[in-house]
Amino acid sequence: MPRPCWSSDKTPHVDYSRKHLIIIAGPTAVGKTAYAIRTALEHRTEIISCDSRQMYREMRIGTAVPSPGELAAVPHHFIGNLSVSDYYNASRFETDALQLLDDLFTRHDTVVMCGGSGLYIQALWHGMDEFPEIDPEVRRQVLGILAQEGLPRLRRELKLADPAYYARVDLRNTQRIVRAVETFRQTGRPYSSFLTEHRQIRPFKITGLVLNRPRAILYDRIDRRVDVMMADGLQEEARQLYPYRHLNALQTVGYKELFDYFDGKCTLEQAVTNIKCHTRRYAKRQLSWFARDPEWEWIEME
RNA sequence: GGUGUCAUAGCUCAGUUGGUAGAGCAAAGGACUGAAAAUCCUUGUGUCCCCGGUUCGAUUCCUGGUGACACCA
Repeated sequence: MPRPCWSSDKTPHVDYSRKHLIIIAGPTAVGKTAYAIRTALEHRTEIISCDSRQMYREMRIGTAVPSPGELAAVPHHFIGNLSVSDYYNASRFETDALQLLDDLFTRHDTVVMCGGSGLYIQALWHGMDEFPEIDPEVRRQVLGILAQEGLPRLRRELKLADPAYYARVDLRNTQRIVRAVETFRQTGRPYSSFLTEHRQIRPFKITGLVLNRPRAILYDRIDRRVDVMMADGLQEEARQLYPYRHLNALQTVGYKELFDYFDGKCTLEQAVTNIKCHTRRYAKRQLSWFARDPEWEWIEME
């Protein structure tokens, strides 16, 4: 599996010691887009989005993609570059973003990255370990066992296959158990044996900024933004995506709740309330993620 | 206007045969290596509507009030 390598002969003659990536992160609705555009204009540079949902071109309103004016002011990358039916993940983002940076740094000394997907940012900043591709058939088998025999059965298998990971994984987190078991079945190697805990050192300087606001103000901005999304036609956007609701891309706040409404599980008003509530919880999870790592510089806004 | 039912956590409600209470959701905190706007974990929260009465003790029983709902006029 080829991964970008900074010393490869592909790399153009770029002096990376002068290159600087400014990452603008923070919870949803905090005001990252405007801040990033200001920063990019100052440096006459471009913006790489690191938002796992703004990449899907069919999901514009519900993911609060930058406005046409904002997109025109500064070149943006990784916005609307995928379809909801495309498979994508954090590792691919690492590859794609590094490749793009390679190109952008031939024209700019500073590049801005902006978004709230913590795992994607981590992948770019520190790299992800190499894992094998999982054969879809293997995943199907494991999910079949889960459905028929339940999580305890997978836990037992993991305990035998990978006691080290068993000891530290959250045993109630189905996704993690499934992933570890399918990795073992695919390779015959314990999942934990792929984890090096080695942090990649990028050849360019990275500055990470977390934008934050007082909680009450952030929540108020979230509520207001959801109302704006509804006024802008989020319901119609969601209705068009309803046939694709099983896809990973649609496991997204703002769409899931409207699908419940379409299914008759709640009123429209209730769905909107749920979107606001779930967006707040998402923002809180983002804050937990960034707070974990001391390398971030926090910027408190009003 | 009359009769009945109800009033308990921010919300929806359970419960206490009389010994001052608990679920879900919200909220707060946390975890996170190819699903990450995903997935998962932890933790509170109280004039039990108000004034009296009975009682060693009332959120619980009783009188009255207030409010909501339903039915009858």
